[in-house]
Amino acid sequence: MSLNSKRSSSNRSNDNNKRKKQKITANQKTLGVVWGSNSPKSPFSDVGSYMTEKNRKLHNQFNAEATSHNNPIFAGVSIFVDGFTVPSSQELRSYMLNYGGRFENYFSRHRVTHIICTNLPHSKLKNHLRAFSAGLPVVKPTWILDSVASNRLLTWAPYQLEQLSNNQQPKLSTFFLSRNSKSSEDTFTNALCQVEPVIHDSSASVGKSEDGHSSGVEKVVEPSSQISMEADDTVSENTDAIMTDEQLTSVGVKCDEEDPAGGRNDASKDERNFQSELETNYQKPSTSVSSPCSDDQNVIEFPSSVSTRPSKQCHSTLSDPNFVENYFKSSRLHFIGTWRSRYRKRFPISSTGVDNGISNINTSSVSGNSAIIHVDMDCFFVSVVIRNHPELLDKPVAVCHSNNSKGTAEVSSANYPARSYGIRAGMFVRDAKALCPHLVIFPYNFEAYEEVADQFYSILHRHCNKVQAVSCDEAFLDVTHSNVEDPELLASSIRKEIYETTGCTASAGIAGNMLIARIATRTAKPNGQYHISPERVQNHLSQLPINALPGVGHVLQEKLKKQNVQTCGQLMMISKVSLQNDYGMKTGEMLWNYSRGIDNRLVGDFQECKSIGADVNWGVRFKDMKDFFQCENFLTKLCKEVSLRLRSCGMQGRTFSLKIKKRRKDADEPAKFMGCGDCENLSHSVTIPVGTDNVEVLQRIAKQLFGSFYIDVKEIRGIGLHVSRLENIETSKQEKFNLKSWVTSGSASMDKQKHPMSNGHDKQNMDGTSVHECRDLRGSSVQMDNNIQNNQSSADRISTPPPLCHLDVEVIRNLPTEVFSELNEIYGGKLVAYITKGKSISESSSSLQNSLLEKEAINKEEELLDVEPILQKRKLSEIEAMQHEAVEGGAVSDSGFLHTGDRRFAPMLL
DNA sequence: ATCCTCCCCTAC
DNA sequence: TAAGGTAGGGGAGGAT
Repeated sequence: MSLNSKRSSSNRSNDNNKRKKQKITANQKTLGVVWGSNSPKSPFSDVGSYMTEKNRKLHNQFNAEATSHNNPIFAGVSIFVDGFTVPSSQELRSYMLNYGGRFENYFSRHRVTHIICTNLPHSKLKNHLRAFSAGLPVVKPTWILDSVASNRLLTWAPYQLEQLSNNQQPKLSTFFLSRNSKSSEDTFTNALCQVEPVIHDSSASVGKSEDGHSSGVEKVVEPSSQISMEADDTVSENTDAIMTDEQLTSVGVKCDEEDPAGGRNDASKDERNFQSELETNYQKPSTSVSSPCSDDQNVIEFPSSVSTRPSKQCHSTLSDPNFVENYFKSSRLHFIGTWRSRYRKRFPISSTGVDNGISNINTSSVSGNSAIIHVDMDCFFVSVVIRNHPELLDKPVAVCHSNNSKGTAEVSSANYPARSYGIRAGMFVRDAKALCPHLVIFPYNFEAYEEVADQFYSILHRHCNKVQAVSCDEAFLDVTHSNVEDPELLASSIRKEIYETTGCTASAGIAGNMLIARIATRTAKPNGQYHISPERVQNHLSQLPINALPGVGHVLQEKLKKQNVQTCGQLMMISKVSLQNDYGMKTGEMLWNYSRGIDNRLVGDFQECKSIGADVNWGVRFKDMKDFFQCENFLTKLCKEVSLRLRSCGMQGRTFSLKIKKRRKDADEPAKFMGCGDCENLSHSVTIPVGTDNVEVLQRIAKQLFGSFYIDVKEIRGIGLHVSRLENIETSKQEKFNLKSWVTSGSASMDKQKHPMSNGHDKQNMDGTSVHECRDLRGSSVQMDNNIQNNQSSADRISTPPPLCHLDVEVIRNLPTEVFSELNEIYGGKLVAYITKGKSISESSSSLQNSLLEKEAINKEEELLDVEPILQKRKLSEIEAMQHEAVEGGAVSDSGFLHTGDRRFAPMLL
């Protein structure tokens, strides 16, 4: 997995080679080069689908134990028990056994329908669990007990874990909703009642969401059929697409001759079934029977049955109105990114101690007796998809979207035999094929990766209670204070179990800190382990190339190279002061420390989520102004995506940043099909006083930000929306939901906004566009922050609300009754009269803000001038002034298109 | 000195 | 054809 980024950035640098030559050279060296073409040799005697076998075994065991159910209350229910529960997980398992349900030993969203969990003591945990559950209901064990007592399946909604359920308090986002739209609470409540959660992690939505979500209470699925379907999925994935007759035979022989490694005897009793299933699957009609090792013959037809595969027809913003959704379903980098984040959230803190960080500082870190194990799966994507193809173990294999020998699809993962040909992750498939014409290409199988990753973490947690996830296939374990006598033995045991369970190999590094453990894994790969004792650290580091250090990428490597520094030994010769002068305080210190093997990071250090966003930088094309509304649609969909992601984490954000990739002037067509090519990266942001996850608010903000770019849509090659200053939903509800504080903060800000043009806050962007900073909003938000910190009642601070004319009528109309009454009181009862006559004002000025993005704007000017002419005149003159300023600043796009969007008008105000 | 925005770099 | 995402850290430079 570590190769992906290097290669993908390398490809992108192909587009930018004139500007950033160093990127290309810096990316030439990878781990694969260093370790050459070692083909993975298993320490265990078997290969193949032991994972499938083991799962089958567990399920068979469960079925054997299950009594015949007179009343299968839990038919279709499959639980995973998370952590300590009352009653115990074994008791819950018994209930499942006796009443027709299923019990899963490993968490998999593919199989599990409900997560059972007792109340969580630590407030932070709930968000991690929410993210981890990704839409699956997290329910208290009493749901099971009560269902049994009632002799029927009760709805789980009332049993949902309290900390995870939204409370019904009104929230600010409802202020911004239009009258006819549902509040987010409504949506969530409906979701609860309808069983199928509306909110889900985007990665969870791929293909399996139907299975995972719909097999809840109401849609009962016969347990046995569910399992067999999954087994089919696992075994049949890709096989009919790639296997040849010859290979079919070889697989059959292999399976006959060799049993899976550990537990061989236990497994053998199910083998006949397993074997026949394999054969059944392999005998599916296959249109491709050529040898995978013969050049152009091995055209792989990607299985159309793979559920993760969206329509092939649509691959750009020009042809697909749902491009955003479809894109994320197929993006490997999206999966890598979301998994990384998911697993980090899922296991943020050790199971035995919440404050392990502090205890570590006082003991292991200082005493120098730490024992850290770094575990990393070998060429993860390839390993997973060739588990069922032992005959391909020593053949060059890669995972890629396309097998087109002339194409620009990127190789995502290459096994070691492929690497011996110089094939690297990130390389175009045409280049890879040029290096190795008989390279076997497999398509992605995201579901399988997820399943293996879940198993990987289940194993790690069974062996260690201090696990820090790095990504879906990589983690650190701190075994310092466990009862482990020999970390090397433990590492060996873990790797063995990973192999036996998943059919994939893992490597491990063992050392006294995370840095050295990670470096040790580099030596261990593939399929090995390596221990670096403290006395051997210096020796090991001295010849190590600097880019082996985490944090040293191609740019830093190139800069250091210019100083004749290529190894850690050479780096060590430079003083800390000098490094800090050249590379900044933090980076300099990091280099100084790492070159000496010093690393003070702690396994399990908790990291709060700081930002959430979504980018699309592929397939983005808008031909001309006719596509403007398509661009708007794109932005809308992006906001939906971000809103969903925020909600799935239980977060709301205050700062919104829109990134645009703009084709660089005179840039050639990108080498990569539908790529973004050589671009300028532009970004604008805005901060609002109170956090939101509401999609309509996001859309308004995004459109305003978009307008501030003054960009010709033809030039856009990528768009990203990011939300930061995140606040936990519950925390923010408790601490900040105070209407007066919001109103009065708004007032303070509006005082500054009264003279927007004379504040001197506008500045010039690199691209010449004018940026109007939201000094008003930022000022108020800072004020609010300080207020919260001081535990001071914000209602006591300022007593003057903003003028009525600054409030958005639509927002006011949608306030909950009690909130409206409160606000009306603040305005001395004038609010009622204001909203009854002010509808036209709101719509008109809002339209003006959003300029051409708001289609209905055109016909509203008469209304606008009829009502409150003074106010509107002022606003119009401001906008005219800004337009003038934009023209002066060269902000008119090449097409002569001018936007009038302005971020100073915050969403909650006119 | 501190905070902010914009942007780059990095890892997976 | 093809799916070049995600998130954290940090530096530069400007505002206060």
